[in-house]
Amino acid sequence: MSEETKSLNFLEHIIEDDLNSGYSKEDLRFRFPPEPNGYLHIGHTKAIGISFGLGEKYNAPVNLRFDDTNPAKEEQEYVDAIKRDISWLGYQWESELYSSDYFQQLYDWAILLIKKGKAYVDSLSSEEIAELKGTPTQAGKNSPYRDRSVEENLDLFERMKKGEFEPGTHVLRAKIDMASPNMLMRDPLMYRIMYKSHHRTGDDWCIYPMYDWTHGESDYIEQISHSLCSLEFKPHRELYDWFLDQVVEESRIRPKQREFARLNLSYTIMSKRKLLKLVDEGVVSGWDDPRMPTISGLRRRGYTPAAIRKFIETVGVSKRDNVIDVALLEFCIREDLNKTAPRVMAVLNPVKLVITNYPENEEEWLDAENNPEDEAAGSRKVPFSRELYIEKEDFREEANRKFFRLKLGGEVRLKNGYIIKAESVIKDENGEVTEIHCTYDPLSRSGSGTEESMRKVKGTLHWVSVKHAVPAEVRVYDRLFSDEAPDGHKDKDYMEFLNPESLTLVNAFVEPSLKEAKTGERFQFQRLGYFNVDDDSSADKLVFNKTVGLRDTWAKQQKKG
RNA sequence: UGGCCUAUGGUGUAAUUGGUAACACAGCUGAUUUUGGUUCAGUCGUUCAAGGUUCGAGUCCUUGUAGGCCAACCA
Repeated sequence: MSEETKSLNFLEHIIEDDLNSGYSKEDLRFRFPPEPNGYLHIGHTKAIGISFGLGEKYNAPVNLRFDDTNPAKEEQEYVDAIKRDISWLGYQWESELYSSDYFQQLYDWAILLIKKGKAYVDSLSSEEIAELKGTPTQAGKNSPYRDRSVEENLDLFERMKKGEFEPGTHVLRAKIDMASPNMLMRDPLMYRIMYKSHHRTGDDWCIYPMYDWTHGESDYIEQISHSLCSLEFKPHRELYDWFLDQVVEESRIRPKQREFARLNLSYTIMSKRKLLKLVDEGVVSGWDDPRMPTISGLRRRGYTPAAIRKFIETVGVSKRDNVIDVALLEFCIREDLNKTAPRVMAVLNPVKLVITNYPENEEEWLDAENNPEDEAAGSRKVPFSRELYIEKEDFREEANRKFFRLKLGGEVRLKNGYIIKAESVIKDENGEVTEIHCTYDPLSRSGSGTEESMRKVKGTLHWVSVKHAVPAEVRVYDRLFSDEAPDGHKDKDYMEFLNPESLTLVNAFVEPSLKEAKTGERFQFQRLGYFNVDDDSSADKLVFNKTVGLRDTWAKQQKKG
């Protein structure tokens, strides 16, 4: 194996530079810090892939740290889902940690800051604080409480902790610079009063630390070397460093925050809030609806961890805003499934085909290759008989030479079976074809070795024997939004772009071997696409999800007309 | 009336750090094919603009332009 020397992304350059300037490889340590307030989506996968990927590359530990400083939004359900998803992607964290583990340490440090005159209790209302904060173009003004004595601050802060005050009456703020061009440096809040029971600490605390105060110090406690986050945190870096300055010791690792551009995918949205709305309003069946860009949605849809990881690797890392073409994601799953998914036959939109010269009660079991890409996959038997289902779209009474499928007087091969010739049709009162009558060449059976079996005919159709067909529900998905950038319009809400045809229920017929298919198993329905067995599937009712269609150059040609 | 960040084919990413733009996806053409799949061969197309430094600039400098982020007791 010739290992290609892959070029480094800018984060790897930063790490390499650190390593070259004396940083020890043993000191490398990363973290993934989700807030347990929703499910992970494909965008998070990028962040996961970056930090865990770096961990794998440098053989460095990666902590899973739940950033749980806001009990108003966070729940155990989300913690469990996040762990499940990361594990499913195939990543292993060094330690499962929680910001809430550090509440006491954070509190102690806060007192230290007060004593150093770097923090004070403000007793303004939130509106007044916002008012005095100024705007990006206008400096803020000092709070009248800014110069309280250390003693008074200590006393007030302790009483905040004891629960003597109502929410909103007091907050602890860092004393930095109300005139800073960086709004985040204008005396940011460190603590607020909140009487909410926390999913881990219960009712131990009634003051909770804010993100900025918590995050960097948590990184420091865990001795994270590189704290990687998305671009919108860039302005926070100055504050991150300021907070660190208050507590770092020379001898310990000082974490550095670096920012990368988050992932955007065409035809979808990536905001947890907006995804939650789809769930709450019943637009989708849940966080794991196969149309959702969540990891659990993609999993249920039939995506593999390998495909998702390949996708993340392929999109790369940089600092520019980007929109990845969803076609790349689809390419990645096809590439994986092409090599691994067993081929089977299923007819989604059936029309009956009768082979008039095939004996009435005969049936034969034909050999069918399970995967032409993988010889080890072996073969199976599929039943053939006089009456079959084929796809409606595979037949036309008349068609030009470009139509490789079945037409009256034309020949086609039935996959793994015989060459047939269409002779006539039966129609209903509306003129719809209800039955196609054809004849077959008994000597043309696939693999029989006869001269007739070697004959080349232009088209090959998939089919299912009527008598042996197993009914199944197939859920055919299309993109959830019809617009390339659903939340990229200033004048229109993303909900306006919902695709009414994102889910189509189809009553299909599948070959009998599928009767034993287990939940989660993935198949290629030949000539149609990749499908997997849905969680809703049961012994008496098979349910499949369409993961993704095959590349379809025929459809493209037709569109061009 | 501010601060910060980013500009490379349609999309995304790279370029030995100043040495003559490449890889993937998408598109297109053809070959192979018992999946209009796969595979194979080929093809299209790129450095935001204007100046400057230099033998030489995607890379450095200046000035513009465009886009993004920042005013939650959210993370």
